[in-house]
Amino acid sequence: MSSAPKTAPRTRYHHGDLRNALTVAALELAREGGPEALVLREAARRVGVSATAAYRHFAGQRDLLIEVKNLALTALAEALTAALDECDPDAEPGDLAVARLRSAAHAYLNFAFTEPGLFNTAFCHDDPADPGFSDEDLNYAGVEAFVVLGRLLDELVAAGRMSPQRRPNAEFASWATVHGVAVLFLNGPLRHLAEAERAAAIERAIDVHIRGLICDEAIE
Amino acid sequence: MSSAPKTAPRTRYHHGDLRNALTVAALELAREGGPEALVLREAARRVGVSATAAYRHFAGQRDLLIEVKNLALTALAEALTAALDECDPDAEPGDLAVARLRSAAHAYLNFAFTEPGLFNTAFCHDDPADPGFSDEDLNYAGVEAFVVLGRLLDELVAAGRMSPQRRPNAEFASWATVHGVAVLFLNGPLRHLAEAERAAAIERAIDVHIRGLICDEAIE
DNA sequence: TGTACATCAGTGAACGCGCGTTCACTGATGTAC
DNA sequence: TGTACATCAGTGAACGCGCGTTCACTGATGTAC
Repeated sequence: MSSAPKTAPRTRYHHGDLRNALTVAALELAREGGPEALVLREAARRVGVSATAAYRHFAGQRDLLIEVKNLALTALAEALTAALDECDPDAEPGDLAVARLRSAAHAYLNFAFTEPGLFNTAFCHDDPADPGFSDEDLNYAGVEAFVVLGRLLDELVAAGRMSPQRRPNAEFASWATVHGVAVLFLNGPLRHLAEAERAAAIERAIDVHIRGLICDEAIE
Repeated sequence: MSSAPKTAPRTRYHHGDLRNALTVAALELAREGGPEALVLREAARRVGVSATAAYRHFAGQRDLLIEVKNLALTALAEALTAALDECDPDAEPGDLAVARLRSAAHAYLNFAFTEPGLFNTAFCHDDPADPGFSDEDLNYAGVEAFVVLGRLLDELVAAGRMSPQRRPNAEFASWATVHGVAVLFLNGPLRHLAEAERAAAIERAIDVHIRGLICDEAIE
């Protein structure tokens, strides 16, 4: 993920570390204005280098976008895992599992609302109808947050709060709920709702969802 | 919503019904390629008219986009209400309410997957940081689907399947779930998932959600 | 019924925009001898 | 240690693109007299 100075800072190149500098500038652009704002020429401008120079390090704009997108996805995953550590580890295992899941949901939404540019970049389209990936992309690799979510649901089962036969595909349900809230309030028709109403809506959505995961009644 | 021939077909204008023709062409563009494909010049081209002519009927491209966006939202709402009529009205009221909610969820997703261009247009950004709407937009008017959803949840309460004190804000939870699934599978990282896996994920998500609405156990 | 005129839907050429990308180049660096 | 040379990071001008929009215009229509 970019040629960061891993061992010692380099000084032998003309710029020193252009690839990295461009990545950082592009990340900043994405943070400020989402994926549409990630303009190769502007990133070069900010670094103080000609636009052409970027082509020594990236195949093109798309390449740069993908790099930043991956960084944004990583940042999201990190925000999630960081939130998990804030739960009281001495709680009853079932309660802990639920608390961690709830905590992750809030972290996901918090990331979306405090870093809308990065969030939108993380989930933006690349490859519009571009074949060549299609097969490799099948495993949602890189979406580390998804893996984290899976583990949380496993914990829920292990702690006896979710019946094992309900475990399959549950991560899709969780992800959809939280992602839907984010998108609806960030870019969608609910984007102008007042802060308080939004908070209430979020709380309710998470509550309904967790209830749905845990509840084992026969319905309908 | 467009100057459609409501009483009699007009023949006295040069084109006859340009505004309508442009709207239809633009709608078709949106259907084919989403909001980015809604290009004013191309709509004019398809109608066989100069691009300038469009400015006799629309303030500009954004105006045309908003018109089409509203049509797409209406189409979505119609798909939802149409699906409701397919539920057996003689079922036990509680079962009926649940069946109608489930049916609406499927209709929402079906619309998203069969008309991705329209779906994305319905929920696309207009007014990027444009003040002037902000206050009027607070009521998610025009999003008729949201109103339909609210009624379905009321039915659930009326039929005794959802406790009244859980009713507030429940529509946000429902909408988020279904919208999240749509976005994740349509544009998001899950867009290349196989048909069967997608169907299973959808089923599971809806199931968890409805369970969460209905279930009245104490949790945590 | 016929003519003069105002109206206004539609024309076509042109503009500016900023992008991504290519081209032939320059000039600093590290290395072989 | 000194020189010749290959390497390759970075330059700056230029291209094509297609868009949204403006401009002064044209030409058909409906209406007043």
